[in-house]
Amino acid sequence: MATKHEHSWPRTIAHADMDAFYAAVEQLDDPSLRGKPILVGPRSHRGVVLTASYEARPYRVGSAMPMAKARRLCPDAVIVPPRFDRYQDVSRTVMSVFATFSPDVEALSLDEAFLDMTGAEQLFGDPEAMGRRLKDAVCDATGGLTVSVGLSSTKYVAKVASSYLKPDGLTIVPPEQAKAWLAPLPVSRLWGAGPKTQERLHDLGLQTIADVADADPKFLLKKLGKPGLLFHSLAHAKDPRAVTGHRGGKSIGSEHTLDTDISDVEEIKRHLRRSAENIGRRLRRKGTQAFGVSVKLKTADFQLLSRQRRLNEATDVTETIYSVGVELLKAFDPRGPFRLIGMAAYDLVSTEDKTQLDLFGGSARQRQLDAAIDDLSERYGANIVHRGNDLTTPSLARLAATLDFLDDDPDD
DNA sequence: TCTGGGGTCCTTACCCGG
DNA sequence: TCTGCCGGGTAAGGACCC
Repeated sequence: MATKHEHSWPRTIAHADMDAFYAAVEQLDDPSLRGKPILVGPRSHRGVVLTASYEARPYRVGSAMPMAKARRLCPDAVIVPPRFDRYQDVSRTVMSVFATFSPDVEALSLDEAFLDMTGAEQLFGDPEAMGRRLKDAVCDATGGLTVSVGLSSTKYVAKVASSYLKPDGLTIVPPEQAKAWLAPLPVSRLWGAGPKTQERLHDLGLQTIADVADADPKFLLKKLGKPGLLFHSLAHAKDPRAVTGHRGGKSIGSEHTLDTDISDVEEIKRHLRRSAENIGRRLRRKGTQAFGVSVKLKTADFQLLSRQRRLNEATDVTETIYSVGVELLKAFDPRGPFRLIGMAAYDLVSTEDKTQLDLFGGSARQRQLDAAIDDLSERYGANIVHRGNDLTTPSLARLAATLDFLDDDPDD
């Protein structure tokens, strides 16, 4: 539906989505894989397919399918273990291309982003010309990767448009045609309506986006809660959400599905420690600290259990995260066996913000303690991380000296 | 060998203080 | 003093997305 338009749009929003991204990168790097069905996914027996190349898709395999099932359906497929570092590199290249088209780029994941192209007609021409130039630029910069692009006046319509023709598609939906364009699509194309919601919509007699648009919003609110109102707006091609720059991130987690289910508490704790180390390292690298810690367990029959706790002090210290995890584990005394164990840190604040908070709200003693801890982390953080988080002797000596100093503080 | 790992947002329940 | 109501904060879990 590439339509030339006469007048300018209220906003021009592009959604760009790389085609079978991980698989395409593998085929780019290894020419012997080109033209063949490949499945990117872990070799572990419990893994699922991350991405199937387009050659594999006629066999009805796709993302999130258990590897074992995908291999049965497509026995000739080449299994390629994922290389996330490489995908991140390529992603940076792609995002930097996007940045040459718009100052407002909102990355949703490694392989897709919204671009606010409003006002860029003078530079790039009409929406169709913009889309072509964007696709060509990505192809040139990456050495041949294709991207599907949708352009319209709202994020939602742009996103549906980018998936309309894949791979290597370009779909322009002028805003005055957007509602009619959406109308015949099935409710599964509503952003945020997964399998459960689709079933509920079907039970309410709603099959297409037009059905949702025609439904009474009060009825949708009653039946589906807040998402019901959102679906009604989307079905009318209304989506007030703006393209926002990069979002800070609200939590950092680390979880692992085990090769075999376990029940032993000591073994569970070892996995908690592994997650805590991973989370602590990422918090410190990002210069952020967490006010909350959670533990997640998945039982052999796929029940998800979680416990969380808020902390008095934000932390990025692995040992603290781990010990809160162990306390949470003790407190709810879950019954195994478990197939997945993980932890997360949430309520994140940047270390700078935390310092600000303390300056305005903290006591003098607190500020000194924080400064001392920051100093400690800076000087010995790397050692602390890499030695299983046991404090090293010099850091202990320094901590002791700090505490002595604080005890002498007349402010207290 | 049937179900990953990284997240976000929403709902519901509960506690607490006024 | 007791009860009800309200709002905020927190916790647990569900649904969803890529």
